[in-house]
Amino acid sequence: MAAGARRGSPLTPEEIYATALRLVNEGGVEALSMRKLAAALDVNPMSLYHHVESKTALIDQICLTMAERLEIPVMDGAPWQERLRALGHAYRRLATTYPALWSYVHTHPELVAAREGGLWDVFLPILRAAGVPEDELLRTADVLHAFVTGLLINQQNGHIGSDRSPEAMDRMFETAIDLILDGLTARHSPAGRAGGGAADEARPAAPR
Amino acid sequence: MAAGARRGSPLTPEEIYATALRLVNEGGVEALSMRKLAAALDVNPMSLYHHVESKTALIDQICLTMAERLEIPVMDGAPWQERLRALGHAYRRLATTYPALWSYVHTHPELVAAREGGLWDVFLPILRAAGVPEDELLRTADVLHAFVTGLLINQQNGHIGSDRSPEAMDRMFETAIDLILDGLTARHSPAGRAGGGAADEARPAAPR
DNA sequence: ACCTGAACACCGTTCAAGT
DNA sequence: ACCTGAACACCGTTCAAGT
Repeated sequence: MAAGARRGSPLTPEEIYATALRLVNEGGVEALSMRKLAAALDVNPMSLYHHVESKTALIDQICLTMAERLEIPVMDGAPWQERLRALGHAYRRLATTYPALWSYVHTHPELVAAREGGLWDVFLPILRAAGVPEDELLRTADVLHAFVTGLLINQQNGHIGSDRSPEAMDRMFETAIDLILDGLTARHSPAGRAGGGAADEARPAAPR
Repeated sequence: MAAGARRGSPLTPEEIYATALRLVNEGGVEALSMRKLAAALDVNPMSLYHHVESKTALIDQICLTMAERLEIPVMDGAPWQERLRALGHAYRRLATTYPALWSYVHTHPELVAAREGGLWDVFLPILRAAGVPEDELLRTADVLHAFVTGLLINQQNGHIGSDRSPEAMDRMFETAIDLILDGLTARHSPAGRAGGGAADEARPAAPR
C-alpha cells in the first residue's frame, strides 16, 4: 500500500467538498478537521493538501457551493408582496438545509465572497416595485436581509421562543414577513394597503 | 519559584474573567486559549483549572458578565416609540462594546443562559403599549429581537452595505428602527399614525 | 489549599522522502 | 504527478506530585 492506499479513484476536489459539506452539516463547522475529513475519505491527512490550499480555503469553497444552491423563484407577473414572500421562503430553505454552514457564513466577515450571488438581482427589483425610492434601495435591502438573517440564525440556535415546534417556527417566519410587508407598505406606498391584497390574504389570522 | 511563581496575589476569578474578556474583545473568541490566558495572567496554565471548571464554563461566565452590563434606559413617561428606539440603542451599545463575544453569544445555542435578563421586562411592556395583542406578544418580541440581532451581527461582520462609515451604520440602524416602528404601527394601531409623533419626527429626512 | 510538570489526545501545516 | 511519514507548534484537560 504505497501509491494507492485509498480505495479506487484519485481523490477529486468535488469528492473532498462533498464530504466536507457532509461533515459540517452533521456536526457543525467545529467538527470539521483536516484529519477527520481525511479519515472519512480513507486517505492520508496530508494528501488533502494536494487538492486544497488550506482548511480556510476549503471552508470558503464549500460556502460558495452552498450559496450556489439558493433556488431563487421566478414569479415575473406576481405582485411584489408575493414575490418577496417567496424569496424569503427560498432563502429560509437554504438556511435550514445547511444550518451550521449557513450560520457560519453569516457570522464570519472574511467570507463576504460567498454573498448569495443572484439574490440581489431579484431582491432589488422587488423593493423597487414596493415603492422604495432609489436612494434608499440599498440600505433598505441590507436592513431587510439582516432582519431575515437574524431571524434564521436565532431560530436555528433555539435562541427564540419557548415553543420550538416546526409549526411555531413557520408561524414566526410568517409573522416576520408580515411585519416587513406592513413596514414597507406603510413607509413607501401607504395608499396601496387595501388594494395590494397578497399581504393581507397571506397573513394568518390570529387565534383569539 | 515554587508556590508563588506569579507576581503578588493569589489569582481571583474576577481577574481571570476580566482578562479573558479582554482577550476575547481584542482577538475574538477563537483567540482565547487557556494557555494564552494563563500567559496573560503570568501563571501556569494548569492553575486556571483551580478557579474555573473548563474553558466552556469560563466562556459562559464572561457571557453572563457581558449580559449584565446591558444598560436599560428607564423612560416611564415617554411614548412607546421613543422607548423602543432608546432600548434599541442601548442594545446596540452593548453589541458594539463587546463585538466578538456578543456575536458569539447570539450564534451559540448552548448559551441560552446568557439571555439578556432585564431586557424582556422592559421590551414586552413597550410592545403592549404599541398595541400588540397579548397572544402575539412573545412571538412579536422574538421576531423583533431577532431582527435587531441580525442587523447588529451583519454590521459587525461588515456583511452589509458598501459604505461602512460610522455615519452609514447609524443611518442603517435608524432605518431599521423606523421600519420596525412603521410595521408595528401599521399592524396594531393604524389609526395612531398621525398622532404618535415620535416615529415620524425621529425619522431622518431622505436626501433627495 | 494551592500550584505545577509531565503526559495524553487532539489540532493545522511543512517538508523531505518515497513511488 | 501524486502520495506519505515524521515533525513542529499549537490546543484542552487529567493526574500524580510537589509546597
